[in-house]
Amino acid sequence: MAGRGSASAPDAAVTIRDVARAAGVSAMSVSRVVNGKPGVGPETAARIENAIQALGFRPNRMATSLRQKRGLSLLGMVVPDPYTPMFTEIAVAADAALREHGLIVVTASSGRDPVRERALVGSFIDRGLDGLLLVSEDDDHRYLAPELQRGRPVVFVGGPPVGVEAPAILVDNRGGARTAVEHLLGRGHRRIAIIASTTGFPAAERLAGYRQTLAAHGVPVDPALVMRVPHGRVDGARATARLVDRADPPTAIFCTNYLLTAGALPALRERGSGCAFVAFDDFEAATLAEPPVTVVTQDPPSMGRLAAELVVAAIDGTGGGPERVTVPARLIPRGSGELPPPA
Amino acid sequence: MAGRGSASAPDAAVTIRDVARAAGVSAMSVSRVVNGKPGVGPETAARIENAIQALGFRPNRMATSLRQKRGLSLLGMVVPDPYTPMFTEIAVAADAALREHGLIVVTASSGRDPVRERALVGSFIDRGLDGLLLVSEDDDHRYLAPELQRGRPVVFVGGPPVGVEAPAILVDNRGGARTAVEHLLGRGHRRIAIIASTTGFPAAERLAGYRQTLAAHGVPVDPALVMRVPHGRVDGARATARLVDRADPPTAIFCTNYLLTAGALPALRERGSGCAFVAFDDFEAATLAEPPVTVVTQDPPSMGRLAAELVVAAIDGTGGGPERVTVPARLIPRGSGELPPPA
DNA sequence: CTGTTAGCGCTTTCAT
DNA sequence: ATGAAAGCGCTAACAG
Repeated sequence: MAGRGSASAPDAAVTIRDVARAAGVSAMSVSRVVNGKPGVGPETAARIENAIQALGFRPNRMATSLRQKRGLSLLGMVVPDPYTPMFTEIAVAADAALREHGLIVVTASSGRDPVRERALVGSFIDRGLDGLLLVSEDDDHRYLAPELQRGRPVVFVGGPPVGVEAPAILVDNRGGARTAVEHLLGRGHRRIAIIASTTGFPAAERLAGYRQTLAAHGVPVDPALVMRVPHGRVDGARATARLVDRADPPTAIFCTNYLLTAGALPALRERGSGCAFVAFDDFEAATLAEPPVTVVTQDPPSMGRLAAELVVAAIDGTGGGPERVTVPARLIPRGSGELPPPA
Repeated sequence: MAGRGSASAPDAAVTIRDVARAAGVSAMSVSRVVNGKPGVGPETAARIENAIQALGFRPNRMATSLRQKRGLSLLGMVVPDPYTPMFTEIAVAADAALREHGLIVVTASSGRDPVRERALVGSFIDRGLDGLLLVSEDDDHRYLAPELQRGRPVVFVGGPPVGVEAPAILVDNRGGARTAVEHLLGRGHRRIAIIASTTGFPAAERLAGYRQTLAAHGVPVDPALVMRVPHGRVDGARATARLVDRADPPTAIFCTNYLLTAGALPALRERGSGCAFVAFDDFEAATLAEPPVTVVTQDPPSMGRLAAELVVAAIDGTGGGPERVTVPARLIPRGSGELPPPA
């Protein structure tokens, strides 16, 4: 036993010196053994290994990182919310790719609060994480300029760096929106509503794509069908209700992100609306709904993989400057987007 | 400008000494200002603040933690997979609660691989995280004994510590299973199938609850209706297909976790089966499916909150020993669980 | 109010 | 093959 009183008088952790003493050697020899470096005789090495086992020694990585001026082999990922499946899939793919480089991916959510996002990013940097995967909807990243200049590995994913230069994996938001809208136009829809969030670059781009596409096809945009709302489920539900309950409701809805969609679908269903529906971003439940939901989607796994490559390049210093990759978005017809307008 | 060549010759970070020099004071005065400690004259303090701003000084938290023998104010959460909504909700609640204590929650997935889980836990400890929230389905946690004994704050969530004593937030798995099965029995079902994963304590408990309840009601368990499969979507789909395609299919299915359910529902739908269905664990898409899915669920937000309280207690040393809390599970009828057996 | 010294746990460097 | 000294960036514990 170790504690002396009743409660846990947390005994100090075992250090490299404790091991050294137990093995009758210097700390350096222990260090060499722990790191598999040469310069220790087999006899001594064995004694040291034993001591390590016996004492349950675990090297303090903070001390190592401090001395070596390296990161903790942790890679931080900051996402706007923990619910959107696309973020999760990106994280999973990045995690798989980065594991091979000995990096552990840890995730945290900003809640779409720029203040919190910056605090998180700062915290990760101060705490010695090796790099950052940043899914940001903020519209000003200049606070990162000093860090970026110092070579801090930060890769933007899904949303572009604003006011600074940094590597980024982006999505063809306009193209995706065009695909969605043209799909609906092709089915004969003319009154096509859009539900977009008020914040974030992707939302703005998707809205722009919607407008452009309608214009290109000579279809006037009815302002009443353009819903800009906060980025939440309830907002999606409310917007949908307002659209469907109109005297002249739309015959189709283009919903531009997951959380809004998650609110919109139940609202649609409650009202028994036969409105066509296309969502931006794929999600598992899309196949569960009735009818299954047609989506426009990027390829999150490749995004995660690409992002991983870029951070690793940045960490190794192999990065040939801020690279920017844009991945395409494609449409997956499942039923809801193929509903015809009422005759 | 800072770099001298073309590529990023990452200039060293600004240290407390750089600030001290710039302000013409000692490092200690800077430290005091940074930490809001008294003992620095207003004049000096102002000069120091200026220098901090000018140089963009950010304290190295690893150095601080090393010196103070404290954690990095990071709390690690390890979950079996990043898809199960319950884990996400627990994390969100814990995050909210822990933020007030200045702790940042970071999450990583073990993928239900005990080796990886242990590696993650070890990595988090070695890297100076303050504590751990561990959602584990492993069946042996003795490797944590030394850490626990040293007072390392580890709280188990959803699955119990095996072979060691540690605080835990658990779920009444048997009770939940009983509730589900009795609900189906009450609707006249006698051929009730169960789909459970082969791994993890919760799965075993839910299965046991199923068996007990049927026995208590004098309903024999048909072994053909007990599907034990790996913990994955495809496994849920396959198990469902096998059940439904039988000559004597069950009239109801009790599916014991989210991933299995996510596979089961599409399979059920494809086959146009009118089988009643109750799932353990709630999920957003439950209301989207047709019919909406009846679930038995715990209260993830309270679980997260409780877990947060226990870690904080453990971190502060306020913990009065390994506390164990079991939260109840209740049934939410939505439609799928109220389908009657075919006449 | 301000500064000096020492040292957290580890590793680089330079002896031996 | 092994070890002693020094120091990563920061801060307790003492001076003054």
